[in-house]
Amino acid sequence: MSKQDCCEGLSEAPLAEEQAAELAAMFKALGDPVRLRLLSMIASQPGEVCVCELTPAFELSQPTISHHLKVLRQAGLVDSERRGTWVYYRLRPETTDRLAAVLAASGQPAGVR
Amino acid sequence: MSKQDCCEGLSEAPLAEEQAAELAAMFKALGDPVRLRLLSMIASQPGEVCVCELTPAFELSQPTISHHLKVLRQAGLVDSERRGTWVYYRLRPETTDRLAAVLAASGQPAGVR
DNA sequence: CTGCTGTATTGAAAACTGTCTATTGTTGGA
DNA sequence: TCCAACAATAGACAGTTTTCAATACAGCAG
Repeated sequence: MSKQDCCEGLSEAPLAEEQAAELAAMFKALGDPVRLRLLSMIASQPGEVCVCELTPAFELSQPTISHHLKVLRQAGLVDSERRGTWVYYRLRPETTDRLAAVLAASGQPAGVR
Repeated sequence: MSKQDCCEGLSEAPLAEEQAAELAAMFKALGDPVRLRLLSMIASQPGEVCVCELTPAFELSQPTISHHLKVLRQAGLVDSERRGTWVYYRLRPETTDRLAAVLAASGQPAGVR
């Protein structure tokens, strides 16, 4: 059990520098409207979503979408798999759940949990 | 009741462009290690935290900390109040809660809620 | 009023980001 | 084998972000 998985929640204690850097990298990936929409499109699908379905949903070039998907992948928010010609993306709920947990706890005064 | 307060959860439906922009701005504010640590320091305090307590916790100049606090404030994540010489920051749990809700729902396949 | 302390703003430099075009890599079919 | 379609990478450029030093603003104590 790593330290990161333990003491979640903004209100428990000030984040250590290392944890803050790790979490900030994930939040940063969410900090772009295009990426957030991509993620929501992926998350709102039961299973996976084909890139070929994501790209035409934006008025952006194919490489730009590919770039944003890479950022989401590197942040651990999604996974991708190639099947034949197409590449499919799926959500990694562990990651979004962890971020949600960090934020959800932050409203509680310490000790209420 | 505004539309934003309603349909939260990444998995319910693809985010509208407008909502995505609004949420992304908040996540973006969290997407910096310094700001995340500042927020956690503020959130982990029962009430408010004096800037004079935050600034010396970092090896950064006073204007830099002031700038980051401004970003957090403009994102709606914290509030500030001046009392005498000092300025105090406090968390706005509505905001962190809303972001947590967006992320928390994203793991569930649509219809499970 | 004057000076001191704490906080915010301004302006500038370096680093990073989002986007594009052009190209490359991958896969399946003719 | 060659071609067409889908996706990723490379390189370039404009715009943004992070940081600092310098300065301004606000409140309190003499």
